[in-house]
Amino acid sequence: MTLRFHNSLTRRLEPFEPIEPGRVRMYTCGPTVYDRAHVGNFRAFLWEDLLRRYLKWKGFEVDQVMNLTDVDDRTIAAARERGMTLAEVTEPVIGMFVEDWDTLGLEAVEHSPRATEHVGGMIALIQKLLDRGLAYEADGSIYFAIGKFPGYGRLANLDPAELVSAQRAAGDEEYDKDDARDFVLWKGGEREEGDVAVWDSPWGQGRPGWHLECSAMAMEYLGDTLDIHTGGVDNLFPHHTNEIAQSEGATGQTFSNNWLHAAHLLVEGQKMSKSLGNCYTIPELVEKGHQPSSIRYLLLSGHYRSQLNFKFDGLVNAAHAVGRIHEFRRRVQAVEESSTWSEGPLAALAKEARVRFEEAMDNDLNVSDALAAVFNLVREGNHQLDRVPLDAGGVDNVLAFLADFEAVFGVLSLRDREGAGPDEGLVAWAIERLAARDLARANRDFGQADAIRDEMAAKDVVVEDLADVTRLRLGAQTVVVPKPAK
RNA sequence: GGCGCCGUGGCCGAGUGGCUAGGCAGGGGCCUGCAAAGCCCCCUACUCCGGUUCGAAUCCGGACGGCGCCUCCA
Repeated sequence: MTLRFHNSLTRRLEPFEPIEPGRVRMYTCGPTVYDRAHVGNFRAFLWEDLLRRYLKWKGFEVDQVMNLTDVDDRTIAAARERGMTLAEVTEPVIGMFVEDWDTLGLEAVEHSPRATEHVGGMIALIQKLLDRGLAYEADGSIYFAIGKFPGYGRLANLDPAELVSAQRAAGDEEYDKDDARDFVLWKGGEREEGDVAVWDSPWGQGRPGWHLECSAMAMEYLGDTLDIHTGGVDNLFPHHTNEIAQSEGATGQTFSNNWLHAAHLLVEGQKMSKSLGNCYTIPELVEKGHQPSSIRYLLLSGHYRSQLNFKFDGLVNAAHAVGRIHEFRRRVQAVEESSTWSEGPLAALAKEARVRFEEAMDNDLNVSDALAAVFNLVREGNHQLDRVPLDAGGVDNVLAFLADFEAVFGVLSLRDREGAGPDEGLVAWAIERLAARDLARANRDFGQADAIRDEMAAKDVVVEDLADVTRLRLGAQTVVVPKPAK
């Protein structure tokens, strides 16, 4: 099967073919850095991370740009309210964004330009549009004349004629546009005292329009035509619609061959909103005791074009699901070192899993089916492992597949990280109690042994008696202790 | 009003004309001193009403219910 994505432009599944073989130019609408990003934002970023990881796994070189919108209405409003400069507002937020990005194990993208550092390119883009007669000046501002751009609204499947009434309903009489539907490229005109965002331009002082920022930065880094442009569904209109108008209007070339959009998140069945207080940030979720690996898994476990209902129960379930795969990998790794080998069916199972995984992901990133492939291998693999000895080739194949899974989903290494940084005191205490329990068990004083185990359980230490070792699980961390000689 | 999406077992969530999704939870069993982990078995669904078809969760029509976008929210 070939790699296929749902292209919002055609509203169909299409085979993916980059312009330059083997190299993908991808643009992602990044965060507006006026406030810390919430889980909903990260649903989109995580899916984009999955997409880039999968493309890389498929052998493509990925060149991804994700902008940081550090100048727009909201960042400016925040700066004004707090009496700060734009940078004083945005810099700390960018810091938090990077922190959360790392917490959830997202890969670094190749370029993450700030809008404020690319105003020159934006002005040049506006000039091109003016030269081509697609933009006009009115009262110090520059507007895009959508009436002169055939096909406006195609991406969002909107009829331009329908847009007028919506505009009037919004009662936007603020600017002196020729046509109410036109959107702003450069916000000029009269400046207020102490304005926080002002640049010089051939049309006087002002600042770039939001839509323009993405067009300019995308083309500056990736050229006139991108392979993939991603974002949330809410961006279909007006943001991406306007990006197309600006970019194609200026270059005469297709702006992006593929447009991929992620659906929004519901939280406990409800739309996220400030008034409901359900716009959770990543640190808030961690604060509530949820592991980053659980958050990452849950947010990735639903198809990107479907609304995902983010529930706290789901987070707990996700922790178990991740743990199941993680434990399986640990088990396979342990087996590799200690068994003698003969032919077994494990290799075939791993190969089957890989084929199904790839077919699923090729199909517009069908993560559910891909995960089913993983879990089937976990179950079948455990079944085989219950009856050692196994074939070494099989183990290698399983580990190779789990490495594939990890390269794409990135959830096992997060789990590893959570298990690091042992609480030495607790570990020492647990080992001491375990020794006491072993002694009680040797004396067949099971009442005492169980009492000690309960005592450990009270501190969230789970005891697992295996064949020749005892495993202590302290949260995400595991300690293996040899059993006393009999 | 315009454009579009969705309704699957206790919960989450794939599938898209006939053939096991998967995870989590629950019940029974194996293993264990007892557990835990793991395995086996069970619980086995497709909003409703028509239609097409040998056969529909899957296609068509309708109803009901939920949701998104329609100028700056991922």
